[in-house]
Amino acid sequence: MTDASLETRILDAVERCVNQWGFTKVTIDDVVAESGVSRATLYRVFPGGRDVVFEALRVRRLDNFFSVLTAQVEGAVDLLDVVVRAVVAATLELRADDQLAAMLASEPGETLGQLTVEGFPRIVRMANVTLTPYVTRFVPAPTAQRLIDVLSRLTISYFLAPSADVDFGHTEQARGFLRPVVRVLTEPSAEPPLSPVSSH
Amino acid sequence: MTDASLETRILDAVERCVNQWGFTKVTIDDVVAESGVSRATLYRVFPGGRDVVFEALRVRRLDNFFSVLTAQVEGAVDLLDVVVRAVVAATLELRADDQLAAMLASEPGETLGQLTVEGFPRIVRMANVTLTPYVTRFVPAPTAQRLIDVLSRLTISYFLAPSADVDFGHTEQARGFLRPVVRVLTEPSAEPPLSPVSSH
DNA sequence: GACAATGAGACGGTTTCTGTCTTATCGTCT
DNA sequence: AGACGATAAGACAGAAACCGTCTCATTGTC
Repeated sequence: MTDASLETRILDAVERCVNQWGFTKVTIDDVVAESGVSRATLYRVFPGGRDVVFEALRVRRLDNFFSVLTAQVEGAVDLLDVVVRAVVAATLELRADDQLAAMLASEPGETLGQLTVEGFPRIVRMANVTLTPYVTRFVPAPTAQRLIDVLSRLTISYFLAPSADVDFGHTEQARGFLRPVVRVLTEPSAEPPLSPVSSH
Repeated sequence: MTDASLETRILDAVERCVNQWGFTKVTIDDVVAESGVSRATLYRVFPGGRDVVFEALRVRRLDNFFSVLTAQVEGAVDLLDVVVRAVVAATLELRADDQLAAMLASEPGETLGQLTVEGFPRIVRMANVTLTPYVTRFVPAPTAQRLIDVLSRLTISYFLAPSADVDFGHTEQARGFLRPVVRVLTEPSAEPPLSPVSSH
């Protein structure tokens, strides 16, 4: 499969370019020069050009992000453990990822928008798909989905705007914070969202 | 002097931009946005635009480089001490300066040319002007000039192309290497360059 | 209120970048 | 050897970005 190798070469080159210059400053010609692949080949592998290439890189990085996450969640023994491991691992990975950090820092307009407006739903969706199997070992599917949805939003929010009250990169703190959250969200009496509540 | 403050603001902004994106990727509009100074004001402070701004930054960085150097050389007790201190300090400063490193690494064609073709003579000249007073405390002016000239070239060369034999960032190694060099260059019998020699 | 300094941004000319296309080269298969 | 698919090299036009200049509005100071 020569195409796979080409795709990898190109995306690796894009990654190096982004590391060096930041997202907004990388041109297709930079990638061509860095990858050693010809312009024509690049457009054959990624028809659509610039946007498609960067989109492919985002997808690859997101895949990688969640494969690390699932590896961390593998050995969890109970629901809270799954949740804490996932949240902490995600937080630490986001923090350690200087490339993502650069994406966030370099161009507030463009790149932050990438994460919030476009990337946010995708991350939540992906978290749902990827982590649901691990959560449904302990709670039914609807509860799992609601749990993952809320927690992925919380994780991203606390990464983007860290709080002085709790550090999601710190396992004990995260556990203390998440314990009641998980408890509430898994209570059988939990009302469906967007519906009027009878009690009170 | 509002102009001085403006100049500083702009150059600081350029420095941040260069740190973030590398020399070749910084535009005037980036600097304008980063500095918060208007385009018109920038061109009033630096008539000539882009080239002049970057030139001013280079000058400022060179000034700063040598002010650090002279501070190091202040307390030297003999000629070899002056030389070793200067060479070691210059080498370490060059190595620690990630911005210069980025200039060297980012664009071999453009930036390395900046140092060798254009920057090199300037550094040598500046070294001469700045360090001569400290060297003439121990040897006559013509000898001092020759010494500084040779040693600044050696320093830059060993920085750009490190040798396995000697590390100019290491005081003892530098001293061992430089001792005979200094001795030879300060020998009264040293023949003037480019002239035929009578002996032998 | 006059005036100098600065910000905001429009504008034309130039350069750079993009995406497509053509041609040449290379390796492989028959 | 010759045919063929894949890739490199690069020309090209249209679009976008950038540069440097200019005008005008705003601000702060006397």
